[in-house]
Amino acid sequence: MNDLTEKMPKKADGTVGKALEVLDQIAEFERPVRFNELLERSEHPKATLYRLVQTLTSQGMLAYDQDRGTYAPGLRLVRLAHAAWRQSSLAPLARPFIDELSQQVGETIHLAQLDRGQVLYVDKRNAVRPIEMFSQAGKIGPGYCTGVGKAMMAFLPPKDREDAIRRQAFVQHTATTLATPEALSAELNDILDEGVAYDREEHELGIICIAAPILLDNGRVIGALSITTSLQRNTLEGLEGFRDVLLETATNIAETAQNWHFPS
Amino acid sequence: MNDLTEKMPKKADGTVGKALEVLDQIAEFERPVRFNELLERSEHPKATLYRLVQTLTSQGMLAYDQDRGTYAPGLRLVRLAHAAWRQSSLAPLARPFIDELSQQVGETIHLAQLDRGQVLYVDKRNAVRPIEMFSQAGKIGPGYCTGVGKAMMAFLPPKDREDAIRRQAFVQHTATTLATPEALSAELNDILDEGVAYDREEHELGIICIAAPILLDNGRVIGALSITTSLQRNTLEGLEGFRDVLLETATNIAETAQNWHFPS
DNA sequence: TAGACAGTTCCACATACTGGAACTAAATTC
DNA sequence: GAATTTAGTTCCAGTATGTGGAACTGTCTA
Repeated sequence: MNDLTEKMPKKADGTVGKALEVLDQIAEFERPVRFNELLERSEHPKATLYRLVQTLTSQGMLAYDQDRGTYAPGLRLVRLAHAAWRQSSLAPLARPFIDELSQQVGETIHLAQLDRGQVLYVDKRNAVRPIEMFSQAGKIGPGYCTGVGKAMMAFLPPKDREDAIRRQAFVQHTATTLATPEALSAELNDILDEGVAYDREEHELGIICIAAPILLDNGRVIGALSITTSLQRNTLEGLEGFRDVLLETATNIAETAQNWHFPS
Repeated sequence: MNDLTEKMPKKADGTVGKALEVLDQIAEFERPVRFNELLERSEHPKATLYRLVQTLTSQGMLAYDQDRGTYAPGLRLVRLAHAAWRQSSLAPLARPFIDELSQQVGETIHLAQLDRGQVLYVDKRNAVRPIEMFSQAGKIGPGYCTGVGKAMMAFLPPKDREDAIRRQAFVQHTATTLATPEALSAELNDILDEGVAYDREEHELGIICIAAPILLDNGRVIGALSITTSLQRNTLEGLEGFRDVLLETATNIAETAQNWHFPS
């Protein structure tokens, strides 16, 4: 699997919580799964899991492949997500700012938000010469080893920050990965002082980025914005040069969000 | 509201079904809603609705705006939909074919699938620029007055077709809208003979399209493909000229889907 | 043909969902 | 600024619903 799975404190409230937990599990596979594969990773007894899956399928939240006997996330989710993306994500209102930033810097731009301790990418603008890389709208990534993840976590209120740290999987992807809660915590403090976060090949070799939080007037982080590049194209020092324009864009987005009275 | 709301035979199984029904209702508003607005349109008693909404919120399926006291579909949906889009939609595998078709005809292309009697757009190409994940993909439309909707319904097995017809809202959008089950049914028969469906300004004045079903070897419809234009740019006769290339593309997509062993 | 295994159904039991009603907080009226 | 209305939240007895061990069916394997 990946480094997102574990350490998710489950306070699955009621049947709905359990059903959604199952849905998450299926989504995590990133491929259609057999009932039994699911059963192995589930803590529910066979009959219970079976009923949950049945319900989700009849509801269109899961799609069942008759021939192969496999389940995958269903199309109803796509429909619902459309509404979610438009109403609860920063993407629609941030779009013009990101477009402009993209043109100015000519590197890949990511707009992300925090979803249960994980980084959720809600928009992306490719570099002029695109690099093949991890991410797209709706995709998720780890919080502890991405620029946007660290930028957001750093500005979380203490309690939420701890909670977010606890949810990290801490897989050592590269030599520079911050693979312990302590190392991450220290780094977050630096980021809080610094105002921006860097990804120094912590997730993927050769890939670096500079990220800034998007902060409301009351200090709440609502997302993060990053400029990503590869060592073939640029350097950490080069990224530092983008610092001002990145922060300015983040501020602009925050201001707009403020007026739209942004939720959560 | 719109013409998608009513006539949805609800066989909400269990608590999960009810919760998802509420989620749908919230999504239908297409804007953040107050609890009370929801209550008015809900058949659940206050306490019950309240608990459902609470659960959905704590699960991240809904986002609650503290300041305004409103609910909107939550980001967790975006995350789940990413997996759904990649695994259960035709979009990823159809992409190269649609790109090619788009270049050939220079008109707007839609790729849609049927979700509970409604048309769900999973990909779109307009001459100007390619789609961003959920900004356009994930949109829904009525089945009875769109080319893709009719193309898909026509090739449904009798029982499913009837079911789909029953789910339509039949709002008379324009003079040519097929606003009765009988008119629609007759049209579907013609389409079944014809092999393609036309939208003759049935949904919006000045907008026309030609649509073809995407059919598996066993005859099952798994989606539809359409070329849309406006009367300013083209004519119904002009669209007829696209018939062959449209059908060929649909066949190619079906073949590819066949090999990927496409679900549902 | 026996054995193993995935998937499905059954049913007594108890959890957790229900909803009327009562409560609090905030907005509105007089 | 007290009285009234409206929105949102909590409570709790009753029971509908979900639970899971076990038994069954169908399918693949040796």
